[in-house]
Amino acid sequence: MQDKYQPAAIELAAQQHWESTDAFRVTEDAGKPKYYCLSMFPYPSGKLHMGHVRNYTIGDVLARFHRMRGFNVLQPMGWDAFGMPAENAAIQNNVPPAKWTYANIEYMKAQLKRLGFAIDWSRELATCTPEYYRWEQWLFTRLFEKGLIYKRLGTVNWDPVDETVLANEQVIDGRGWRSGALVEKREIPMYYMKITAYADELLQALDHLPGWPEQVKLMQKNWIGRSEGVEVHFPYDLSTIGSSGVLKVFTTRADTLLGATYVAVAAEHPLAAQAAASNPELAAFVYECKHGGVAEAELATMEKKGMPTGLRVVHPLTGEYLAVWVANYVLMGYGEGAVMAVPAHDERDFAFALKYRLPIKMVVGSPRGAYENTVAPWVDAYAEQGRLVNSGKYDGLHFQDAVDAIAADLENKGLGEKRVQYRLRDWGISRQRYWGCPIPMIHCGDCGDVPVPDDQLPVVLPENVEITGRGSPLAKMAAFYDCSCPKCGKAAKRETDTMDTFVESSWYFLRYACADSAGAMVDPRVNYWAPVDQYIGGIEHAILHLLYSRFFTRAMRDCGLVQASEPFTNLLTQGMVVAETYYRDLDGGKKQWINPADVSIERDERGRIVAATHVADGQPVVIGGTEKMSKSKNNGVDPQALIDQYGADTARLFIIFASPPDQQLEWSDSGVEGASRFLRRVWNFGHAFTSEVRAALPAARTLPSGDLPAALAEVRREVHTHLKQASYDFGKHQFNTVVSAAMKILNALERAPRDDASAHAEVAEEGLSILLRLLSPITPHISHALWQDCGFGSDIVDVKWPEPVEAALVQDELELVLQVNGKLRG
RNA sequence: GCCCGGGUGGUGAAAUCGGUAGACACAUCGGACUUAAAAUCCGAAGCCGACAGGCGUGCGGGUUCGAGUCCCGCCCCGGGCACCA
Repeated sequence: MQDKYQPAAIELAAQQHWESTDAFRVTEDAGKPKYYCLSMFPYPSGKLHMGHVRNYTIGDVLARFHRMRGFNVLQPMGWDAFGMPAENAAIQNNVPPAKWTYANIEYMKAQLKRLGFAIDWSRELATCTPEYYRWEQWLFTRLFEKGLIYKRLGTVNWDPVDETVLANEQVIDGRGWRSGALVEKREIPMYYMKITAYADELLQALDHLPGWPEQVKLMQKNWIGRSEGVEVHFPYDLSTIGSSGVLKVFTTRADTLLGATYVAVAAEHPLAAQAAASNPELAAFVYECKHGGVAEAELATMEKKGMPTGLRVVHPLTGEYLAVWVANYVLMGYGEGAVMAVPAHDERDFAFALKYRLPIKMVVGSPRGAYENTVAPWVDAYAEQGRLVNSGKYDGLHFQDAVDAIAADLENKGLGEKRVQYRLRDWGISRQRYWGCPIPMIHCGDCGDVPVPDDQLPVVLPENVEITGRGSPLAKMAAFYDCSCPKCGKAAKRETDTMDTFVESSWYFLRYACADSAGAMVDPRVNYWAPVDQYIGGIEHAILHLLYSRFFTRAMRDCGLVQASEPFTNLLTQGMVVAETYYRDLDGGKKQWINPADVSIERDERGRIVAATHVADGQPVVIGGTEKMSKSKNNGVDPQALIDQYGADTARLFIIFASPPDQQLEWSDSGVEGASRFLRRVWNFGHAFTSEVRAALPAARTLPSGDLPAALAEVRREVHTHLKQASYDFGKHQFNTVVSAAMKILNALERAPRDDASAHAEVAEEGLSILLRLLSPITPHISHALWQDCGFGSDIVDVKWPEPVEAALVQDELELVLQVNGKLRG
């Protein structure tokens, strides 16, 4: 055994041991409870970042902990390998996306192995391989045939200079990131997944997910956004519109219908187009509305503008004429692309009516009589529910009665009905990009859109292409798109769009159960492992990825592929990793961001930071505040340097100790030093035990009932109290306080009096055994090495989790506190 | 703009059901050991104040014998907003 703690050597030895015993390979075992522990798979961006290390450390701690509790644990790993960064790298470095991606996978896999994660690598998958995406294409054709995938127009960001579609991320202040051109909205045909068909089920099932954070369930609930309301039909005014028809709007406030003074439609609405045809000024406004991106945050924060169309519709109850306006805040993609405006009781309509001097008619009296007329400035009370006024026969009715009465009258007239509406929209999956899964469709002049038959799958993505950043390369490759129609055999054109990369990540967790299955998307093994027992990943995925996965699991269930409806039983959303930023001001208002590794800190006598200087030139830099680690702020700390210098166990320990898993983690060099020091102390204690203490162990053990000297009994009591706390905290996923408990145990053991050598040896042996087991999910290498060296066993991975013994011996501090509290209350 | 979180010493944090705020660490200061340094060990410390004492969980109110914890109103920071992954 080494005298000094040398992590590199013991970590390599432990990893080789686990590799040679195939320790983490699992098969279906009906004799044990299964525990499927999954961390969100990484995008192979180049090298691991601190967020990955944190994510997979948390997952590994849970996986190893449950293995010690007797579970059959599956922890797989794979690669979310399609996406835009590969194309950007291709443009910048002239490397094909496939080559770049596979090189990154190779490098990052080695990094993961170096961290000692208990992963079953036999199940590894990469979404960019035909073996994976052929099943995605196969499912696509099934869902298309079931009507769960359909085609319609969708709105995208169009860069008119590069003549390419931009992601929202690529639109900066309304301009294309490369060309700088003003971005326009453009409508193109796209495929959509009918997630709204599952809206109600996805919403209801949230109530049966006790293992999910309330916060995430609430976000999903609001995202799905079920609202009960009334669809109101405003008949067209023949004299201005020139044809018969109705303008449909949806409202949750049908009680205010008598207060509607105008209607507003989106710029893309057919009525707007009709009016613009004979009105150049309006046409210019409609064109102006096309400028800018499609992101909701952009639309919601822009200045509200509108213009009258000169068209009118008829109020369905009063018969009055209402003007039709075009407004930039009405979204074509939500509801009917038209709203009724009730300025007296809606804040946005109120502002709009004041700006354009439109009539305001109050129809709800305050239940408290707080206001008589709606006058500027807006107060929130205007939108409160109350009794109707100025509404003829409906006067005096309260909200629900008014809605019921008005809906009934509309229905009698055939001009509306009660309806449920969701905020959730169908999922547009078409991308005009190269590095993604090809959509398996063929367009035939005679037969229309025809799915690629099973025997022609997969539609393989060609890997030898030139990426220019202008349009999709597939659309320029005749060899790819020229094909014949599977139905009639005539010349046809293959779809050149690829799928949203969220599609791949919506089912990878099911494929892990049977990653070697060559004949089917999933096989019956999936029903042993699914659902995932514990899913761990960033809070930034709280809505989209998790909702799409919940939808996909149900769609696959309804295709008879899997029994589970919910993919993830328990969810742990980890916080971000943040670090201090430093910069210098450059000419022209720009900032030069300086990596924390290149900055030296000055402190005052209390330890407060007073100044920072650049290591290279000793000149001062500005302290910019704590932000998420990112390339743009150059505040990322490379985990590789940390592993090289301190070893995997220290990296894992620091990350687990610095913050509870669901909160943000602040990077700190000195915190790493502290973690490293603690492991050295653990090593030294284990070393002293093997070389000196063990010799004093009595032949016949007296623990647990033996009468120890009082001070040693106290040490033992402390160890078990902290162990109890640690076990409790494990259940709550408060791993940072588990580490605190381990530190307290070591403190107690180090201070144990040694005057009674054999009694001390017994307490030390028990304490060390507990400490190593308690730490082994977090720092498996050092625990494994000491476990062997101290003669406890040959491998720690299957050793049982320690249980605190002799309840009577362990004075429960909580009980004590409650007793004291009781006295105070009494 | 909308939805969801968070805010406790110089720093990361702890406080389990409303009951001793700051456990455990980092940083700092002091000491031991050392020719010296590193490493290690011991000790001090929320803030203001010489002391007495006072003030302290983002700010302002409230409930309670008692509030970091519950309620109301603000401020600031972060995540998401459907084509970043």
